[in-house]
Amino acid sequence: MTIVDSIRPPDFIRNIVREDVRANKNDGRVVTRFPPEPNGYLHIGHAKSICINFGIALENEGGIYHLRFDDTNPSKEDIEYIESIKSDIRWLGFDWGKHLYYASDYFGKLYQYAVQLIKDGKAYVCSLSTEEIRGYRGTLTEPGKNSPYRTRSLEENLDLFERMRAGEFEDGSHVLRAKIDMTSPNLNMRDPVLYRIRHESHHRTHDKWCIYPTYDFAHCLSDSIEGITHSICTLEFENNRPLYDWILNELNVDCHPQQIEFARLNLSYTVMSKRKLLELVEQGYVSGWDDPRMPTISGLRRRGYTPEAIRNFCERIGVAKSNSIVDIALLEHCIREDLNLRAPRVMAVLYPLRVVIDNYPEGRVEELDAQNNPEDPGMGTRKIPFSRVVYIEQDDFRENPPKKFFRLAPGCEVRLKHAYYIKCVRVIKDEGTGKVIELHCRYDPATRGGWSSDGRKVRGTLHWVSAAHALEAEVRLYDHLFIKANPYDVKDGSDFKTNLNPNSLEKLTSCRMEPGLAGARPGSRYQFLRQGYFCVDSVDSREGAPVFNRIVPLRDSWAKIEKAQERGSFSPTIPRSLHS
RNA sequence: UGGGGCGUGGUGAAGCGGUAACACAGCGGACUUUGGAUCCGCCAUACGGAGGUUCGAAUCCUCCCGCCCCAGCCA
Repeated sequence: MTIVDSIRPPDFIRNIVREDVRANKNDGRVVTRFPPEPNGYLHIGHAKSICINFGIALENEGGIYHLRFDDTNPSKEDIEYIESIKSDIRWLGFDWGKHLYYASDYFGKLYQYAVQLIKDGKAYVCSLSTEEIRGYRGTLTEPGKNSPYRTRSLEENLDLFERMRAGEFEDGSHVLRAKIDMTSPNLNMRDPVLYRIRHESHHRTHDKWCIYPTYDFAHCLSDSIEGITHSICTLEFENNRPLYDWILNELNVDCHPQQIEFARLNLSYTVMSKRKLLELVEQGYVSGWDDPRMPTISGLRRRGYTPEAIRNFCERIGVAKSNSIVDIALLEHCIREDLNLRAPRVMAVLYPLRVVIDNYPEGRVEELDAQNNPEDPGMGTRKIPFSRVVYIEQDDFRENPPKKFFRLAPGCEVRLKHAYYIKCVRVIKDEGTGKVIELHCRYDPATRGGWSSDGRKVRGTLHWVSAAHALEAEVRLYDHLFIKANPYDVKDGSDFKTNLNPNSLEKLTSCRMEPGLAGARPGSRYQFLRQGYFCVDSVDSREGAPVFNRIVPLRDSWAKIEKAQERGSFSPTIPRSLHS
């Protein structure tokens, strides 16, 4: 699958771009950008934005996309984030080539633009305190009042701004403000701050500057400087668009990009704000930004998600302006769909139950052929050892099988995948607990490979592992991070963290698997037959001792049947007469 | 309450005046050496509500209701 491989359904942004190209606006050029602030790790919501921005550029002949770090606030940003963001985007499959930019590279130009605004009488240095500015701003329903500094002379403004830059003033003592309209119903237009003093070292410009432009001033001008044609961002910036346009208009720049807003991604059973994710990391609810339960790109990668699946997901969710919560089942569907075709099948027993095959010769070992992927015969076969004692899944045996239970039970016959039919002849239980600890079975030598020539019907097929040859390994089972589809659905004033799923991680340390898995490379993905897709953890695996992360379980229709049966038996019996 | 947005099935989402795509989920069934996959079928007389315009409205108009965003020298 390539990045631009399918006809995307039209969305309102692509419609705008297509119409612009058709009308030869911007000489038919399409230049987009993804502008992260390096203050955290990228998550799947950012992947949506990347796919939209970069995807649109890729879909248009000659289209270009930029990666620009919006690094205008030194107190929150860090070089570590820059590196993680770059590697995450590369991993997703996008190459920005030479188009890597930083807003901080434009600080000089931005300063000049600010000076021009002052000279044009469109900006002034305001010496009100933060609190005073807030007070003068008014409220949602009341207009603001002009700052007493609004009428400073050009000369004084120029002098003060120059001295702000020179470091003569303390943080917070002055700001540069746009002179717009303190009575505007749009609060963003009530003389917004353009520059603030911050005596802080910047991760790239170091100590060259002690005044930094705000988002509103830097963003539109950075877009303009880079010749961006379509500046695509999320809905919360809609209120900022008039300011975006005001600044570019007043400065009379050649390039005036069009800002277009779309709804950010929300996923059920997780949170998607950098602040909240940071909180989970810092307070130890997860092991880090790359914890496999996190919706971060690095978390999904470690979990075992593929870039293809994530891109496909971003395509399928669509682009619109209504706030919504996408069902995480769609993401899970995307990874299953991808891995179904590509992941080699392998057998692993998560909760082992010992099975002795009484009539199988002691000491004998057979090498059986197993298909690596029935979806793709080209992936070949492998040999797996079979012997007298094997492990099967505890769930695959029931002493008193319910209806439609097609697995092993006393007297029942099942197929061991790729091996033989076996029939359970004896159940051994722990005398104290009554728990089933071992099964004795008999096999049919005539069913080697799992076939019988007499047309016998065997509905159940179990996965298994030869006890004497098994690799013992750790498996980590992940579930949704939160117990509620909407984690913010909490009682009174309590925190979203009260909805954290206490069972989102289950570590199994004595799983038994095919010996061949001892050499599984970190990052490689497998389907554990009948269970799910798993990925070798790239952090905790050791040579010969892989640790497996469950990416996603296989769909389980037996679980549904069983649940339905439980519902049936527990629901109160209502007399028929009451129904009519 | 001022301003800006948004409201289509369980969840996303097409539709742009001509009689509700698609996907996920769900539910049936076929097939099956993964109760996986695959395949078939079902799933909005209905588009937040009420009026109006029109031969005809989810699409146009009016009013109402609900949800989201904005009072950082965050982005």
